[in-house]
Amino acid sequence: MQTAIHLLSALAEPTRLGAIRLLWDGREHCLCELMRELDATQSRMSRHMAALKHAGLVVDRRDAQWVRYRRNPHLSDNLGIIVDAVLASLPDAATRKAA
Amino acid sequence: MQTAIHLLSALAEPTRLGAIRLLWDGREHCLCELMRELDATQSRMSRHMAALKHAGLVVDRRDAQWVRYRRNPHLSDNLGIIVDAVLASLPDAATRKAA
DNA sequence: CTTTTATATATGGTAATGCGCATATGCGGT
DNA sequence: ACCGCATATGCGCATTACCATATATAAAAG
Repeated sequence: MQTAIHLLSALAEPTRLGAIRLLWDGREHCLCELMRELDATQSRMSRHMAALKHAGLVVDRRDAQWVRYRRNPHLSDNLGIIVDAVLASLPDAATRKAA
Repeated sequence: MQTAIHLLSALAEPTRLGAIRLLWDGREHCLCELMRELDATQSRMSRHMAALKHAGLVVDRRDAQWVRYRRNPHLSDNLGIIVDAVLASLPDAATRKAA
């Protein structure tokens, strides 16, 4: 129960949900890229990513100056299904790039 | 996006999630029953149910002194799938009655 | 060793959330 | 009309969440 609550709280914030959407392409993204895409300030983005990491949704890796975030490959199936369902519910406009 | 966030916030609270779990049996439950099952005070339970109603997850109906709550039958498929996935992730202990 | 770029964190302010308590309201029974 | 049960709501408080600003850390480059 506690686990599900933590996951839901982590997802229930626009910037964090946006980050999950971007990271769910399976690739790595550095903080600076997420900042740009989601139009977030540096400290905001950093804190939100720390929250997602703490919730076990993502993992990070130092690469020179950058910190690369990616989907946690060991995320349990139960929880992965929730994330997928949430992302599937988002309007396409959220998925398409501003372009 | 806004819709998903509202749903997630509504679910991200133990008493509310517990109520959803109980109501997802498809039947009606009065507030007093939910209070008892979830060990919540009257005002707490009432407010949480108001939140779930506002989020569109449940509907209510006056029946004499009681207010009967039930799953919103017009909940969109996208959102219903999320709720189902969340409930499926809960440990069995949460689903089984205290007996 | 200083500068630049990327990221994290400390600080302090504001707003949102959840709660208990008290009170109000709705409804049936007497 | 009054009482009692079920539910809703006003109020104040405590906790938490989110934010911007400023500063600290880390790594690469010159």
